[in-house]
Amino acid sequence: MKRTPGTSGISSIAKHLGVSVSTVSTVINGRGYVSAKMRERIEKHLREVDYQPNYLARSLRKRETRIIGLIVPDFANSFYSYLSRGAEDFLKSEDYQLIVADSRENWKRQRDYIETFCRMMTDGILLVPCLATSAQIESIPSLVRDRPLVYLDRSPLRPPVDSVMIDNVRACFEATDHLIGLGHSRIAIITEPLNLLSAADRLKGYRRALKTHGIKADPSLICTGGNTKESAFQIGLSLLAGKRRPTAVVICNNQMTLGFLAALRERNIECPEQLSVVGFDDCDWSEHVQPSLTVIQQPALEMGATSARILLGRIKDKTSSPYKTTLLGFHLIPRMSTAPPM
Amino acid sequence: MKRTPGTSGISSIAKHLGVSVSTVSTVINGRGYVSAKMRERIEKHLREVDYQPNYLARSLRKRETRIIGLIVPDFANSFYSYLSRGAEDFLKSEDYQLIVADSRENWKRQRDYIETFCRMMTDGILLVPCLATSAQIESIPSLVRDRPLVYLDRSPLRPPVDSVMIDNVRACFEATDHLIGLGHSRIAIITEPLNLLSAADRLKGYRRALKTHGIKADPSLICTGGNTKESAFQIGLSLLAGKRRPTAVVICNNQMTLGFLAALRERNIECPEQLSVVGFDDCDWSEHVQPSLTVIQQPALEMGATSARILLGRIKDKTSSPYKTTLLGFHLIPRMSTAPPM
DNA sequence: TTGAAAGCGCTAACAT
DNA sequence: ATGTTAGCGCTTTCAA
Repeated sequence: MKRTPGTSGISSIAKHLGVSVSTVSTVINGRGYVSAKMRERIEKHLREVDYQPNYLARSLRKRETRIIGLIVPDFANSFYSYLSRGAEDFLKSEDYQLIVADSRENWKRQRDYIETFCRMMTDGILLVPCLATSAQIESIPSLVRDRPLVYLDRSPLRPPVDSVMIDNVRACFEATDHLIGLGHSRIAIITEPLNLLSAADRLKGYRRALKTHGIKADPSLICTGGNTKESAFQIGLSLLAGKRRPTAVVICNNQMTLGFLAALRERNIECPEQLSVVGFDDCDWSEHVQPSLTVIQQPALEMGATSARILLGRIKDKTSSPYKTTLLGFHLIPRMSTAPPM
Repeated sequence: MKRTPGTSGISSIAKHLGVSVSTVSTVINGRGYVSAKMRERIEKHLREVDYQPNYLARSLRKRETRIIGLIVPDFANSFYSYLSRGAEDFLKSEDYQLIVADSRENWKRQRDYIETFCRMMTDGILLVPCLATSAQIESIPSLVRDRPLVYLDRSPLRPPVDSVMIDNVRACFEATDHLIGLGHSRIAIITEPLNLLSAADRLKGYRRALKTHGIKADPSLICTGGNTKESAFQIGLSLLAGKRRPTAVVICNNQMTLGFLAALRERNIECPEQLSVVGFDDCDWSEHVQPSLTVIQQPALEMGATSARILLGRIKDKTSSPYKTTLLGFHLIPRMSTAPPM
């Protein structure tokens, strides 16, 4: 592929105008010292040819792309859409660009994306870690090399990385407490895999609430699933088949909630008459399902924005201050799916 | 920023091994003619330092990024998540990478993203055009310059661009026909803005179905909204207030359906007993809302994949064959929201 | 089979 | 105030 040198971009503009490339570059970047008439002349021509800088070249030279990569486990889950929206808005205001990828809860995809983002020279990575073995999870920091990294929403246990999430212990405490307050005592919980800090914390909050009210935890009511609709559907089926059925259940993610509702329907159990449900995440359909759902609402936008802010902080200030976990607030939104037991 | 030349990347590896950069490059890219022992030696070292190529540099040199940009109007709408998933899977198999952006139905955001993608040197753009004036829409091709572009899901009227969507005329014909078959004749439609080809086509299908069955279209039953929950909620409220209320309604997008259901609840109208509803798009919540929804299911994955395939075709073969519109199939999924009129 | 060198489009240090 | 130039990390002729 042979082409005459300087046939496009700044240099062709410089040539056309009979000025130097550095002068043109200076004008483009609004840096100092070019005379008013010169600036005017160049800007005019820039406009005429509708010049667009080549970010590849610029980034290569500046060793900075101003691009942040975000990897989430399921983009069809609107919680993650809002997460990303929050991050994007914040980043845009700081003149950074967000690109997103969907690991689909698959370790290999996630690893590939991390690698791709590194090769693309993104300046930092926001990661909602997908389900994985503890060994895999521990290998993540080495995959990103020295690139700034922030975990959000989920995090492995004791991560050597900044992370931001809600206070899951308190959130699940509150969910359980809400049910107890209504008069329930046989309360089940359906959790995500427990090597996720967030899942472990939610279970901890559940236990703490029971304990606080002097209720003994029944191991048969503690169900750890995958984190899919299907998984929760199966769990629901067997949970609802037992002779001593729970009168209430807290479900730790929105997709699982959908699966559990399907199980209720399958078993012909009325909610909330026969069984109360509190879920996690307030989705656009949460108040439209039957019955409308009592949920713990996580601040998705804020979570995205906060994690992005922390990431940019790391990017700008490379001095390694200790990693910290930022906990955000949440709200319990009471709707029709919770009621006193019969 | 002064740094000793060749301190990272291929050249440092070449230096370390005492070979030339071109030899290293040849090995990395698996191109021809390097001796087995040489190749082995280089590969070993590559592995040792866990070499990752700098895509910025490569792309700059090759004038190709192998990145495709996708812009959708609402990522929280799971239809678009699946669209993107379909595109991504196909692209991955062709060794391309997808990056996505959310225009949030905002023309300026969309324009900015198109510009950003161009500056980032994406090799092509997949666009679900956001709502905009016809003048704005017509300006899109000039924004992308000579970059290959494909519209999907939506398209302006008679686009000078490739596009792929379902046969919206037939889809809405079928939705309406389904209702007529159940015995309805006062059937309303809630559409998206009509300067979208897809919206105009759906209305056309509706009219055609009525006509086919000898039913006169009632203008007061044809409601053109924005395309939001709120818009449909308002429309629903007034539609349901009239003295001669429709007995059925077809709603042209999933968010609007959610809004309309809220209006039904507000007015205390039972679905399907007092009014039947058919919506568009089969979302993860479609069968979980009250009542479960009869919908036109669009093949989101296939739409994403097909549009990506067409785009790659344009990228590989620059000869300008005429632009064409690809129509995909769809399915009507009957559920509980449609029933014979009282 | 290997190496030297040009150049992708841009920025910035260093002249002038 | 403007210009010259080196070099970001890579690919690809072309020469050896």
